[in-house]
Amino acid sequence: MAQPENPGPAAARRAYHHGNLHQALLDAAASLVAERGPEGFSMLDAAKACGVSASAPYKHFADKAALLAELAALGGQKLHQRMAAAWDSGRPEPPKAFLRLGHAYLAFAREEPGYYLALFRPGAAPATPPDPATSPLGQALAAFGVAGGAAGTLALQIWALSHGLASLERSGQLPMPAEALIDSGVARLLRGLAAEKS
Amino acid sequence: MAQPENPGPAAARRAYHHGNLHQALLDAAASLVAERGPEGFSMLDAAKACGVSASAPYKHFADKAALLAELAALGGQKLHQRMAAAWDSGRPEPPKAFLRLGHAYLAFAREEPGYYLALFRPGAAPATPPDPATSPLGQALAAFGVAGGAAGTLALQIWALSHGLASLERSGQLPMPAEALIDSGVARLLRGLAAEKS
DNA sequence: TGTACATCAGTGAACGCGCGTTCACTGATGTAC
DNA sequence: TGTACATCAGTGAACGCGCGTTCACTGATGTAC
Repeated sequence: MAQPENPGPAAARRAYHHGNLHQALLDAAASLVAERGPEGFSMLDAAKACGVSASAPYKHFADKAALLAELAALGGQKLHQRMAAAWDSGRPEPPKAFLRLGHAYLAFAREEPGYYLALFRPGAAPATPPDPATSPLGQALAAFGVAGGAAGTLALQIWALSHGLASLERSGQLPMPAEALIDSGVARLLRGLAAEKS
Repeated sequence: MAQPENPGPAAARRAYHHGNLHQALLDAAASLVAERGPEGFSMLDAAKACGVSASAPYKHFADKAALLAELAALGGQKLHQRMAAAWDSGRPEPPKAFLRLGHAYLAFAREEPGYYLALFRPGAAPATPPDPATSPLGQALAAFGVAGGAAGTLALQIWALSHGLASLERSGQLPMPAEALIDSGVARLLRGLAAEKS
């Protein structure tokens, strides 16, 4: 209860200086994008949601495009983190971990729709295409002994399948849980590849 | 060159009455959506593109949402037509026709991006989910002897794969042609399913 | 410990713009006689 | 064939609104002395 570092209730302290408006604006943008789509949110709305004047955001972002770009970049990081955590170096066994990968993708789209939509918004910067070598998916395929050209095409097919399922689920076009479809889809792709080789 | 039915050059005839403004607005909307995204076009732009005043569109569409909704509905029809033509009752042989199905989906997204984007725009009406029995994809799977639950899941997986590939291609994230990926992806899914059964 | 000052995150008024939509209107078209 | 009239697809001026952004400003914070 000493004065330094904590000169009163946070609320009072934030009466003027918000404290972390930069992050608060990103959070607000994410939830507004989730509600109304990437083009359906405005700087004013974001500012209002943070309890701040309309011009305050410009102390933190050059313009609206800069805010959306940072939202997308953050979305890329969050997705990568989820994927890496899901793969978890293939523990306890690669097959189990592989299934978690797909679920992580779906969970990201579901639980952080604002970041997800910002990341894949039409017209967004192409985002750095994930490096197959360091991406969790690339590592997972390596752990399965899939290498060379097949690894590349399979990784893209799994990515497209996940992305397509997340997208169709978002628009309410899936008559069954996406999890089941991604599990069996990935299994079929892997088994199909194995059948090719023999 | 008789007068009736053709009372002069079309240009002169359209000096005042446009003739087919309804369709012209849809075409204009499609190309504007293709350029700037589903939210990036305005009624004014569409009217301008048709050489018509800002208020003219309201003689043909109740409001902007109605125009976009009709664009999406038309997109659904166009996609269905392309798919049906690609399948062509499985001629000359089902495997060849099956590959054409995937290509048709990609071609639609590529050649009619306005309709494609309107159809899958976030927030668009869910669109009537395609009836598996009458959809070209459903017929194709039936021709392959895939029936029951497997047909349902496989159809959704192929759809998601196609949709994901089209989507990733649109955002420039595919390092190789989508056609190759969909061909081998569908083949792997089919072969993987076959391996399940045995 | 106390004071002076630089810094900088906020305010709030104001701007110009483009958009969706309306409204009373007008000119062209097609039909009934 | 010619004329009168109903219909209706267009015009163009106007509206209210919300948005992105700017600007001069002000109040809080933290640091140097």
